[in-house]
Amino acid sequence: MSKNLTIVDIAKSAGVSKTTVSRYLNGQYEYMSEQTRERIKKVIEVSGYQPNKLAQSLKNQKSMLVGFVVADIESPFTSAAIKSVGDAMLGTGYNLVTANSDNSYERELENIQSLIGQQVDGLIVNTVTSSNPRLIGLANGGLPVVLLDRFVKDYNFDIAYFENTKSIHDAIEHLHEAGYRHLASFTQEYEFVSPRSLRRKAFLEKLAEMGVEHPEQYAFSAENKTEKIEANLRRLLDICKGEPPAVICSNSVTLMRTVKAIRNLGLRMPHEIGLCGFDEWGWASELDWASIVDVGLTTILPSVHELGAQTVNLLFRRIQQPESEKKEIAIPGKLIVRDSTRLSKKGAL
Amino acid sequence: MSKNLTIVDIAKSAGVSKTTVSRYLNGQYEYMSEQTRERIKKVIEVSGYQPNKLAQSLKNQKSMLVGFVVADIESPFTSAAIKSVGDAMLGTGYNLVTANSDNSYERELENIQSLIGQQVDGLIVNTVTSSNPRLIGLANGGLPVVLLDRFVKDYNFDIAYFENTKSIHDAIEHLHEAGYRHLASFTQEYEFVSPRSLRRKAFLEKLAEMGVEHPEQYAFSAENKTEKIEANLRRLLDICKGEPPAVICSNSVTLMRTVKAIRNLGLRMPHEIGLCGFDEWGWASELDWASIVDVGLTTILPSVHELGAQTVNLLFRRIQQPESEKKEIAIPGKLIVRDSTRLSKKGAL
DNA sequence: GTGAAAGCGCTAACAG
DNA sequence: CTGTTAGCGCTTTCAC
Repeated sequence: MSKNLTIVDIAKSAGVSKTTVSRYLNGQYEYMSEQTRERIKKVIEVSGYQPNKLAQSLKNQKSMLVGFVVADIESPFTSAAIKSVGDAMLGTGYNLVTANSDNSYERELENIQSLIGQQVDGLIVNTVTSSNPRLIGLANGGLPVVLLDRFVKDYNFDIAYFENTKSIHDAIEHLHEAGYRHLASFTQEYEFVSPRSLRRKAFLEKLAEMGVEHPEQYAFSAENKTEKIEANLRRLLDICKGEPPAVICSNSVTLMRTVKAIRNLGLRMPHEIGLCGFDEWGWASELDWASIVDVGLTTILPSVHELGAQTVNLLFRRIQQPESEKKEIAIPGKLIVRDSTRLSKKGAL
Repeated sequence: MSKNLTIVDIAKSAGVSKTTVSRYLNGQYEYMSEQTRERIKKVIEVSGYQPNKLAQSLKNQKSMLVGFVVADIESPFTSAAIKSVGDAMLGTGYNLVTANSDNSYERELENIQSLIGQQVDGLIVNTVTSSNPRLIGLANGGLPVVLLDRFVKDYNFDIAYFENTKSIHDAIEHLHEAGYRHLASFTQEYEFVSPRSLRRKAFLEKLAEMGVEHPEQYAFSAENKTEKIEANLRRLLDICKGEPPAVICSNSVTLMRTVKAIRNLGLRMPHEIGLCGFDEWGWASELDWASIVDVGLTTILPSVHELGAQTVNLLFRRIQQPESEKKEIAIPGKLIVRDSTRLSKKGAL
């Protein structure tokens, strides 16, 4: 078992002092002769020496580590977020340490604590709660912290998040242009401040703005049973009296269940009913999930890639300019029109 | 911006030497009076002091870090694996550092290098290649390394992997008992040594063992087009001359496409055709994907949770007993029978 | 151009 | 019971 090499071993082999080797490692070639440089290079190459980052970090008071606390590692959104944040950090010299809170506030706190112990230079948090005093304390103490698609009360954080309101408005406009005169929103049970409730709210507001009376009657809550969704659909069809309605689903799962309910009722898209929805996890598009559905589904696709990139931007900005103003960046969703809402040519773009 | 506290600050505040504080941190309470202990405790609590793990690790020559190099962070399998490995490590004192290779061998090497620099005490690798000399070198040099669901040539690693052969055999037996007389395998393009090729091979072997003539004619390659799969189905039906065949798909995507092809051809499950397949990503079961299919799908479900747990077991065993014999652990898949293969009562279990 | 020496925050002999 | 001291692997003044 070969003991790990240190800078001293390299220095000895190269016949120089460890100072010089350190300079070599940090690219300060001005401080040494061509030959010395070559000699060190050789020794490092043949030995496979790897500087000890622990020691470097300790000395430099910089770990070059960014902590990423995710609420739920199993959510497809999280996978995509980890990848996009990771990609955005490539080549920056920073490394990412990911910690999973498994939707537990307690574990989130432990994770944060542990990452602080690891001396991370910054923290990206997809927090499980809307009230996290510890996080506020850390940010106040000068630790660069950015929130990913979450909001917390009582403090002004750097935040990158998915825009919901405009996305819903876009969808509504598209459906209206396509010729649908009755729009409905199907939303799973929602907590306050969650994306779902924001989407529902945006729907109601836009409808009101368009002069629809009693918009609430078009905002259905879609529980976890297909039968329930079928009942909602029937109710909706009733209201429409023969005119085709269009449904906006507020997340992937609801979209999937609604597809099934539509088929169970023997309805045809887009002419008997229109359907679109948030494809938060990229299922419909990337995992080819839509292919088993009879028609292509119109979706609102949030760009997780963009979200990750902006999150990292915010963090680095905070690291470099600790005193700069806090910023919130909204990432717009992209409306991808497919056959499920192509009632008329006009709506097909 | 409050400067980070160190052990010296705590020592001063408590009026003791840093040795005593260090002892306190490491739970060596025998070495101090009740009062001293209480005093230190207070100071640490009110100050929110967190020991610097970098310094601890440097001193102890142990980072308490385990590196996990994953081939593709975006695969649902990977998410599940990260979670299960993470869960298995909870409370062990070790922390997990995950690095994504994004299916690139080059990035895998960089990741390994970086993790070594971070002085990880062990490595879990879901390698992108079947030939990784660097990994062999490290294991040879005494670094604890365990492979997760991968095999590499020319070296004997600790490995935890999904069992494929027996799973396929189980499925075949189930289908046979259910009354299907013609079994087929649909497999996406495969590389050598990959799970897919193992599954295909297991299928062929079992058929041969059962006395089927020309088993190759039942092993179809399922390319990425539904039309291609439809053609395969037609060919299969031809061979069967009126008797219902059953298809085993070697992964989630193929299963999904085959469902679509079956519907396009207007075939009914289970009586006109039987269908089952590997549900590697837990789609059919956990993400409720199967719910938009007309009948429940019989699946082979590998337990990722078990895989993670065994991987961590292997790693800790290697860390604690560096000289112990290398071990390979096979995690069996679980056959979950649903309606898509319930041709007869007998096959329904 | 090069190196000696101090020190990052912590632990562990060793000495009382 | 408590403290002094050396040193983990590295960077960085400062001196030659």
